[in-house]
Amino acid sequence: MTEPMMTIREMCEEFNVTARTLRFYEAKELLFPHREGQKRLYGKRDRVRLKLILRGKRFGFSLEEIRQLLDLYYMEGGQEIQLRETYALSEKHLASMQAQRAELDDAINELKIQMEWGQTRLKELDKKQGEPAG
Amino acid sequence: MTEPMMTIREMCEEFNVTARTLRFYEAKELLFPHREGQKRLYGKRDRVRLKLILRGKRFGFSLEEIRQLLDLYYMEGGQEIQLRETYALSEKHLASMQAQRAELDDAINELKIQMEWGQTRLKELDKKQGEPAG
DNA sequence: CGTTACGTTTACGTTCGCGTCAACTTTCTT
DNA sequence: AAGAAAGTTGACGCGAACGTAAACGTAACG
Repeated sequence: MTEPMMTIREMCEEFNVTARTLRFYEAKELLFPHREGQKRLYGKRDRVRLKLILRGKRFGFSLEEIRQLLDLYYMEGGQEIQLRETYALSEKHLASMQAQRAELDDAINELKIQMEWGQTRLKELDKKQGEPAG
Repeated sequence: MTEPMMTIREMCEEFNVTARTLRFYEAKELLFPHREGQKRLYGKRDRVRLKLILRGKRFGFSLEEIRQLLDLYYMEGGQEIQLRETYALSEKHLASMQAQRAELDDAINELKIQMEWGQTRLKELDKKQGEPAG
């Protein structure tokens, strides 16, 4: 059972990115598609990696940071030293995400408060709108 | 009681940004410091705005997106229409942040699982290390 | 056999978010 | 009066993350 491969276009549609982006990630060593002649063929490994790349981006990590972390998710025959380094890196990563989560919660709460304020003001405006001018 | 004003340097130290950054934000119309002759003087309004700008950045919003949202937090004599628009915008913003939070939770959990895996493997390596060679 | 679709490499262009001079004024200090 | 310190406005530079155009390969379709 050979694993299901995807062309570059199929990848673009599935993940909603451009071909340029995929080639760019490859140049930056975040993806390693197989080749059939010249053409790129993406397997499961690259789909998993791309998913993680896009997620990482949404959380504000740079491609270089992401590249280093990808190893943790796809360590096959990792050496001990590399394993330890990657583990340490991912601890920092985890701490960063947890901090981000806490801040995000704060921001969400503040925004909600502001929005209630705005809503109150809008209701007042509606009232005045209902009254006769004067 | 005149409000306490800060020079550009004081702002830089308090918020850990460079003067270039503050002038840049002003050029992009995110900050509006008063002037004493040529010199910029930052009041409470700008300190609040800067705090929000920096927070927004940490969550991956562009300066332009942040600029639009700042109005919600500092609507003084806002018109009704502008108020409604800003409110609508902030609803989207809120939804975006909540989605981000959900994703972040997922990512954190996945990372934890991966790290447990890594830890298990490290323990195995430690065991082998303790045994005699062979 | 042409052309249409899909892929490739190479290379220059662009936007964002500032960094980094340069040249100058204003103000404080000695 | 003569720096030094802190401020100002240009203007060019830079790395990240792609966009875009040129020129080409190849494979199938009608």
